[in-house]
Parts: sequence; C-alpha cells; structure tokens
Amino acid sequence: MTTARRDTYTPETLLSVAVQVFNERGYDGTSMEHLSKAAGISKSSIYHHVAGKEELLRRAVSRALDGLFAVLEEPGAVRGRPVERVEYVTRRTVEVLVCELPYVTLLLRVRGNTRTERWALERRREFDHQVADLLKAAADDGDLRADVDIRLATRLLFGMVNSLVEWYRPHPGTGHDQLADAVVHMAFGGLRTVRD
Amino acid sequence: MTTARRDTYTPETLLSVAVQVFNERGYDGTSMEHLSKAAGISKSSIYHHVAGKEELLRRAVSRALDGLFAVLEEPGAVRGRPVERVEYVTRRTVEVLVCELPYVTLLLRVRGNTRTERWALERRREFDHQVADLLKAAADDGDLRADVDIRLATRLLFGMVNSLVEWYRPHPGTGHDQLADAVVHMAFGGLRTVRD
DNA sequence: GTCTATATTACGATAGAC
DNA sequence: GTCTATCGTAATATAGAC
Repeated sequence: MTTARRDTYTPETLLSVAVQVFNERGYDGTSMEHLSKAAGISKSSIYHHVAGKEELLRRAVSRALDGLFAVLEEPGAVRGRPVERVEYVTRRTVEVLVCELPYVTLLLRVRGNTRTERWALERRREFDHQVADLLKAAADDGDLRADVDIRLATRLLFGMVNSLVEWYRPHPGTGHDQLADAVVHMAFGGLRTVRD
Repeated sequence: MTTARRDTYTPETLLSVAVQVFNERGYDGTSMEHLSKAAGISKSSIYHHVAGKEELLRRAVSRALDGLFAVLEEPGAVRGRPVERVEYVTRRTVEVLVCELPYVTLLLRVRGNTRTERWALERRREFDHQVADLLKAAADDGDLRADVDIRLATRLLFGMVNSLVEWYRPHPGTGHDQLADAVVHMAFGGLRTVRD
C-alpha cells in the first residue's frame, strides 16, 4: 500500500477473474477470448501476465490444494481420538472449501486431459487417502457404525462435502460455522430423528 | 434379433461410445476426432448417424433424465409416509444412477454453455425441487431432525448421492442393493455409533 | 455406411508498435 | 502494460466418391 492502487492486473487479480469464468463455462469451454472479455483487456495482454491458459489453471488448483493440505497439519487434525480428528478435518475442510470456493470448485472439476490436470488429480487422491486413513482409525476404535464399509463411508463423506461447491454461495458477514456444523451433524449424526 | 447383428453403428451404439469418451475427457474437451478414434470410424461417418456433437449430448442427458423422473412416478414414491417416500426415492435414485451410470454422470457435469445444456440443467432443477418437497413434508411430520435446515439437508443428500458417479464402477453380477442400503443408512442414520 | 478431401471458423499464442 | 494484426493449428461440419 505504498502507492495508490493502480487499475492494472497482476497474475493474482487476473487469476480471480479467470477462475470465475472457468467455473461458469468449464475450463475446456473457456477460450482466451472469453477471458479477455471478462477481464476487459485484450488476449495478448493476458500473455503479459501469465504464460498461458494452463498456468492460470495450475495457479488456481495449487491454491486449492495448499489450503486443503494445510488442514491436515493443524493440531486438531493430528492430536486426539481419531473420530474427533475426522470430525475436525471434516469441519475445517468445509471451511477451506468455502473460503477458497472458486479455487476448490475448479480443482474438483479437473478431468485429467493435460499434465497439470493429472498432477492435480494425483494430489487430490493423496489428500483423500490421508483422510481415509483417519476414518479407518476411527472405525478401528469402534467410534463409527460397524455396518458401513469404511471405504464407502469415506467416499460418501467426501461426496457430500465436495458437493458444496455446486450450490453454496457465501453470504457477506455470515460465518461458516453453521454450514460446517450442519455437514458434520448430517454426516455423523444422520438425518433421521433418533427415536428410542 | 431377427437377423444376425451387423457390425455397424446405430445412433444408440454410437452414443454409448461417445458418452464414455465425454466422461473421460469432458464434453468440451472431446473433439469429433476423439470420437472417431474411439468408435473406429471416420469423423464424417459419425455425421451419417447423428447431426453432430450436441445431438449426442442431448440423447445422453435425455436418457438420464427419463430414468430419474420415472422414479418419481413409482408407487413407492407417491404412496406412504413422506419419510418413507424420501428413503424410497433415495434408494431408487441410487439404483438408476448405477444402471445408467455414464448417462447420469454426463448429466451431472453439464455446465450450461449451449441450449441443450441449459435445458438439461433446468430439468435437473425440477427433479431436485420435487425431491426437496418430499423432504419438506417428511420434516413437517417430525420424521427428520429439527435442528437441520431442510433445504441444506436436501442439498447434502443430493450431493452425497450424486457423488457416486465420481467413483462407483459397477461389478458384474453384483446387485446394487448394498450400495443403496449404505447410502440410505449413512444419510438417514448417520455415521456415528449410536451411544445411549 | 464409410471413406478422403476440404471448407470454414475458432483457438492458443506471438510479433511488434505505442 | 496494453494494443492491433497475424501465424499456425485444430475444431466442426460438408461434399462427393465408392
């Protein structure tokens, strides 16, 4: 903030525009022409800031992956009973997903056509695997229902959490606690009324 | 089966090839060249069977939508207590999703860039809306937890069910009952052990 | 029904002026 | 840093032979 903010793009500000368009039209459905229209500069000006379309994708999914992996390093994810660590990671994953919504959205839609996309898929699988191990440990402790296959439960839990990107839009001034609570409640407590 | 099956394509058999490629590379990431390689015929031969790429998409998502809407007409979906109708629809949706896996997969990934895609999105929303109404009725009966927002629960339920297309691959000779059971158990009963 | 050849447009990326 | 102009390629789709 040393000088007045100029109205020009940086790779980061350009990225935020690009990611939005990618999410609306899909990465493959977005041309440099689409990006230039959305950014209000010409196609060739975009190449002054980034090497090309794929660099924008790489920056975006990197940001999403960094946010997700950071959760696994937090104290709540490495200490305590496995079942509580799982719930913590679930809650924090929801929060990261909401805070970095457009970036995580793009990450979750990657198909694997380019090298960048395949790298993103691989890192995602690694994250999933680490959470799956946590669930396994919670199941071994007897804290998860014994009648549900643990790999299946992991998939369904992820599916539910990840599906947030398809509809959730953050409200200004509203915390994400309620959303995270609801997800954890539904995943671990179930929908049905507990009747005795 | 009146005559011996010829080795030539019909719109339907071509569709099954195309949908597979669409799901691997994404619709926008798939060129007619990709399709021709996968089908083993030339690009121009494809145009003999269908008007173009978008017709393949339209046929595919129509098939998926028909399967899903048919569930809402079944007796189990229109009779009985709302909470049981919801569980029935959930179970049957899982089954349709598995039986028509590639078609539903494609449907769930549609973005809205073309007229066909926007039509598919609209029909999907209508299906979602009908199930949401069912959940609402079940909540009004007191059969769903009162502490969960019903619209949110609907979204999460759908998210969990729809996420199946991202990983489930049918096993030959295996029924889908187990999968549907697991989904219904997790959604309505929750993951956690019921401790008194 | 399938092919080769091609028309036409759209795309990603670059050159070079300002 | 942004622009106009353009290159080379790949895309959808068609024409017309067999």
